[in-house]
Amino acid sequence: MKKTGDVTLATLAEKLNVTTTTVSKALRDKPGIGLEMVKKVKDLARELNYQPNFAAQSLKKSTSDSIGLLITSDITNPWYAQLVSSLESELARHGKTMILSLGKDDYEKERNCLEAFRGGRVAGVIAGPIFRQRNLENIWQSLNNGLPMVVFNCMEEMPVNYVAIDQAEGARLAVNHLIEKGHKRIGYLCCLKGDLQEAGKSRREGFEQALFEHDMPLFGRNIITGKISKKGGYEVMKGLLSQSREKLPTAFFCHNDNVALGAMLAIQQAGLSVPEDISLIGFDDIEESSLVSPMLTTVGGIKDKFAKELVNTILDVVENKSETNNRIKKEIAPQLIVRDSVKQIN
Amino acid sequence: MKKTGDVTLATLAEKLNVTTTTVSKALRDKPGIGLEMVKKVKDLARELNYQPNFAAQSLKKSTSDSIGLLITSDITNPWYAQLVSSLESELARHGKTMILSLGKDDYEKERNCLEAFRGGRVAGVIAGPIFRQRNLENIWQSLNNGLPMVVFNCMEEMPVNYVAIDQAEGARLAVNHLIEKGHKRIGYLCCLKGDLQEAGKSRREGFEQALFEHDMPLFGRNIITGKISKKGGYEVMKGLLSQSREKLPTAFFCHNDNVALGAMLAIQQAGLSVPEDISLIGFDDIEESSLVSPMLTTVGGIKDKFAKELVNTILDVVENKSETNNRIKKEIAPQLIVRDSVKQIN
DNA sequence: TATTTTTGAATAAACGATAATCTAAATATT
DNA sequence: AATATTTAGATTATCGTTTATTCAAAAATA
Repeated sequence: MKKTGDVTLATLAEKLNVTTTTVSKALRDKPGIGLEMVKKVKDLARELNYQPNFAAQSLKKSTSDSIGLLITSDITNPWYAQLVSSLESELARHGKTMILSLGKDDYEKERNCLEAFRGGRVAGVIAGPIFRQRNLENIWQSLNNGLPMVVFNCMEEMPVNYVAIDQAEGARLAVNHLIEKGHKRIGYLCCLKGDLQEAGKSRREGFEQALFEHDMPLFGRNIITGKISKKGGYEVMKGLLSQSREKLPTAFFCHNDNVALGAMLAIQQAGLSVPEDISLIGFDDIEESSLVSPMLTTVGGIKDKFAKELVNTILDVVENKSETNNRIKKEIAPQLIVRDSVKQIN
Repeated sequence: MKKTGDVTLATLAEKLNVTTTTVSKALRDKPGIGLEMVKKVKDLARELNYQPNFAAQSLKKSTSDSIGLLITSDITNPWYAQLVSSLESELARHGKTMILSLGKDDYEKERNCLEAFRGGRVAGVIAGPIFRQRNLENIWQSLNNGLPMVVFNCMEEMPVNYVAIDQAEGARLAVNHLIEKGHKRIGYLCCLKGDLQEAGKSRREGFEQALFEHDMPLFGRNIITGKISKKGGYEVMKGLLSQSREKLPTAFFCHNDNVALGAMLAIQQAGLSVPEDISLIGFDDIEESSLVSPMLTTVGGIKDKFAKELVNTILDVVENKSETNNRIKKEIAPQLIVRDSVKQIN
């Protein structure tokens, strides 16, 4: 009833009349085994299709080749799908296996995952964007237990290794672009209502900061509350357009491309045009943004860079735990990708 | 340098002056341990934040609570992202952990994943859509080694457990709809060039079969070759529209929603209208299809059902290996989702 | 009181791989 | 030739759990 097909080191050892030590060493080219012995062992291993038992290996070496990935947000969001894909490639390239857990925006689930990862199943954890306040305790638990960890897009101010997009820089790029194009009334679409502490806070803060740096007025009603998704962007924009259009911003910095794409749809369905009537700028640069018409101006250019940085960081920490006390903090600067969704105003 | 925080059964046992046997049994409510002993053990375990060592457990029990998931296609495709998400939920609901590997349409990678899964790391594997011919040998290896496995959307005719969408039924629904709406020239967009054996073959076959059942003519040039993606749909349709539009089909059954959406974009950019000039019908029912204008008529309604069926199947096989000889074969019937992208012709 | 049954826990043996230690033969050194 | 050093392996112990078996004391029976 075993899964491994019953071929163990012992199987090989017996057939060759040697000990398991010899076989083990031969297979891994450790010194102290004769040349022809090594060949005999390897040949037999191939012949019998030997696969080392993963559990035994990690028990003995008290480490594992798996890295846990906890994505708290919806993986259906193309940005995260892309991230997962890149992370998997990058981990595989380093001979690591990925264990994916999805938080589904449920902090209970998030907590369970974090706990499970502490059973020695993984060598380290990449997680984000975490519910900061509620799961802070668990993060601490994990860290105190010596579980290497790096978070992304969250908890910048906490003492945890982290990699993040430089949200402020991204927002600045977008706002600068809008201002250069002559826009005077700039809105933000959408921020989550209520909980300003959650993920995305810093992107919105970056937006406000950028306006502030330009002495631009910030109207309360220009920060639009809504669900962060294509549907959210669609519905919110639909609502905005049904009201008086007098004081509407001439341009919106959208929380992400999905929101922008939803908004664009709503604008077009209302018989208006992007960018003629309303300019839009997104964030993420998902594939769709360059397929839609007009093509969406956005902030991005990160993709693989982000995944690579995350993987490098976690592997650094895993392999070199001594320096765990020095916290790693990396910010990746995004780029402005100018396309056709922003109009020049005079 | 351990990850588990050094709290093992032995730690608990020592503090309580009992043996690890007692602690182990107490924690898992096995018979033979006194009531107050059980309480003492559990309290201490909680206090010290004991986490059972995963590797030790699975080594001893020679099974694991992980299920391997091999997605060979691009997870950036919303349908697969959705599937992964649903599978993760469903597996978590059964207390299982998901190990995700991505094949990235690279059969070498696919093979490596399949091999890695045989190290006892997982209790079973869900995989699809596999490169049939090239990796057939590996599938066999795995099966022969007793690794429970279920594949999806591929290898219908091979002796492997599998769950699939009833492609033929889906195609039939779509074609029937088109015919009922009066269409006489129906095209297929897009199939992969060359390799008819790969995934998607049966969808296209279903299409041809459905036409056949209706005594509809099948013109070779109506089966359009192209990349199966939004971009692919876009480019192929752009190409079609640049040629003589005389004999162009009045309606296209698209391989999936992404292709349809890309095609729609191309049609609209050419100044034409869906469905007035060309009707489209998709397959998958991804979120975007109901947000786009016109909303896309498509075949779907599967989503969670599919994931549930896959998980049930693999767990059945894992827990009840005795019946491994009886091959499980399930087909899930999709539904037609009528929206606005198909025009009535008289 | 002597004997059997029950209860609660200890002992010991795995699971498969690996690292540290040790042995015997072969080779090298002086 | 006598000793020192390599070489190619075998022994043994261990990682943290689980489980079959054994054992002692307490409770129940005769």
